[in-house]
Amino acid sequence: MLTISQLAAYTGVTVRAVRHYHRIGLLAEPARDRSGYRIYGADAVVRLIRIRTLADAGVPLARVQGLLDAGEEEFRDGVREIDKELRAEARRLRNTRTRLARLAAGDHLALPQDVVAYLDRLRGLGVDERYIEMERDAWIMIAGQVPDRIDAVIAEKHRELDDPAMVEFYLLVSEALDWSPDDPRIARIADILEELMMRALESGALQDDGLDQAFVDLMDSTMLESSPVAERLLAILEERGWRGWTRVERAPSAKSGGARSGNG
Amino acid sequence: MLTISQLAAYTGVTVRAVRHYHRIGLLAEPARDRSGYRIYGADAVVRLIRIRTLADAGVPLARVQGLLDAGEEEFRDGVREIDKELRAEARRLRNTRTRLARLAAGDHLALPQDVVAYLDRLRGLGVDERYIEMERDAWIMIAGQVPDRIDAVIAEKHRELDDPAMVEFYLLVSEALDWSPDDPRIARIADILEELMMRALESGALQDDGLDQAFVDLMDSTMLESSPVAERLLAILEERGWRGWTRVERAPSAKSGGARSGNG
DNA sequence: ATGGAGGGTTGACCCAGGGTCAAGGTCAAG
DNA sequence: CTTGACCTTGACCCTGGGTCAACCCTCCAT
Repeated sequence: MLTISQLAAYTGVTVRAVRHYHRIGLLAEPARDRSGYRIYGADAVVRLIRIRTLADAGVPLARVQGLLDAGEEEFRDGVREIDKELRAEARRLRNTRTRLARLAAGDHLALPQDVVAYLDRLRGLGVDERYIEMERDAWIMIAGQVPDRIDAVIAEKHRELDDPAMVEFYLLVSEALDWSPDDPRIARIADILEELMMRALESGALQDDGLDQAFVDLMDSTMLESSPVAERLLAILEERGWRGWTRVERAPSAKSGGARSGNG
Repeated sequence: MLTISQLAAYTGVTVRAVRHYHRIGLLAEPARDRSGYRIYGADAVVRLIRIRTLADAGVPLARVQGLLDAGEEEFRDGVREIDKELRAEARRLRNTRTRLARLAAGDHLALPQDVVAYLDRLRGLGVDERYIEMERDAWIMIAGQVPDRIDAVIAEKHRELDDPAMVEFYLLVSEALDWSPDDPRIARIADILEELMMRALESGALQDDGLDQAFVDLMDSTMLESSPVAERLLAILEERGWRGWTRVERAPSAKSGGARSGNG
């Protein structure tokens, strides 16, 4: 006959686990000796091995109880179902590994390789690292919002960067981080942006970015709060009849309505 | 700016989870509006997406914190390690699936196919179902104790069953379950057993069964308590100078010492 | 101004599957 | 007789939140 620790050793579980199984009624309480110690026989060993076999397969203890006390067919059905769950778990695991690999390759976290390449291109152009971080965070949000469309969006951004005016715009915005909000060069940025937007309007690009308005508002307010210069720039644009930043639109009062471009 | 439920909706987590992250310090508490509501910016969204990306990979939240606050290399190392763990998890999962398959094919639980075949063979010989259940439980224990050697042991058992004397022995033992402990036929069982053991001794089989003594004792005490007949049989054998059941030995006082056979 | 719906806030308890500690009884050996 | 190893029960702790309760805040319609 066995003490609890011997039983535990035989079956490869902890003493605590055995007592836990007693408490939840999974393993019957055995007889006690005159000093109150539990004394186990082979039946307990067998039951415990069965319990562990199922529990190691990830079956919750409550279900283990049901299975062990069930008949042959019910048991077989249960095992089939458990195996199906294990297969699903294996699929999930493969999936996770893929995501994790992409994550390790990305710009610190959770970005597709294309986006990382785009950020590197900005970096290569001499854009300020602080601005690149803002861009990166924005892309993380976009990736979270519309993961399926991000490839198309980033491809469009790459094309935009082929335009020298766009490059100049990025460099100016990046430099502007340290300007005073009164700096007259801010107007120059607004000039370039207006020209870029007019051109985008003509070409008909960016008709639908797939982002919802609340999301766009959030990005805009983040931009607005990033620096006094940004605030000033947006104010100038608003005076000229534009509205927004992430998704720029002609303000309703202006002549040509609904024109949209973007600075995601 | 976002309320907590908007933040949760953006990042695909529950409101409760967000608050949980605040409590464990994984996500910084944001500013509150004048009525005490939490107000979030894009920074929280980004942080939360990063958290979920790692957490979905099975990283414990405590470790997520460490990773997110770490530098590039440390982060990359961490991800590598996590991937290693995921691979190990996948291995474990395959292993479990194998065990589960064997379990479903086995005699209700956790027995290799060979053992099931052996039990079926006993059944075919007309051995009492109660005895077969005892055998099955014993095999479950053996499978738990020496899983790597069970194939060899069961093969030996199959060979033993080719001996008509062994078959007779099994049938008698099976019948004996209902006898009175005074039944004279019990001596007949002892006779057969003695002969079998002498033969096993000569052939030199079963020199080392790989079971430890405590385990053998447990099996013996189970046998002893199974019925008064078993008790009587063991007493007779003891009178004749044998000891044990699972691993039968010549008692020290007897002429030829150390002979061992078995009735696993 | 008032009532109700639908947000938000905190706090407390609950789950698996035990780990860990505490306070005390028991047992075998020296 | 003491010591150390074992046993007993009970209580609190962990992760990653779910669920419920009680109450506050805001907004909208009346």
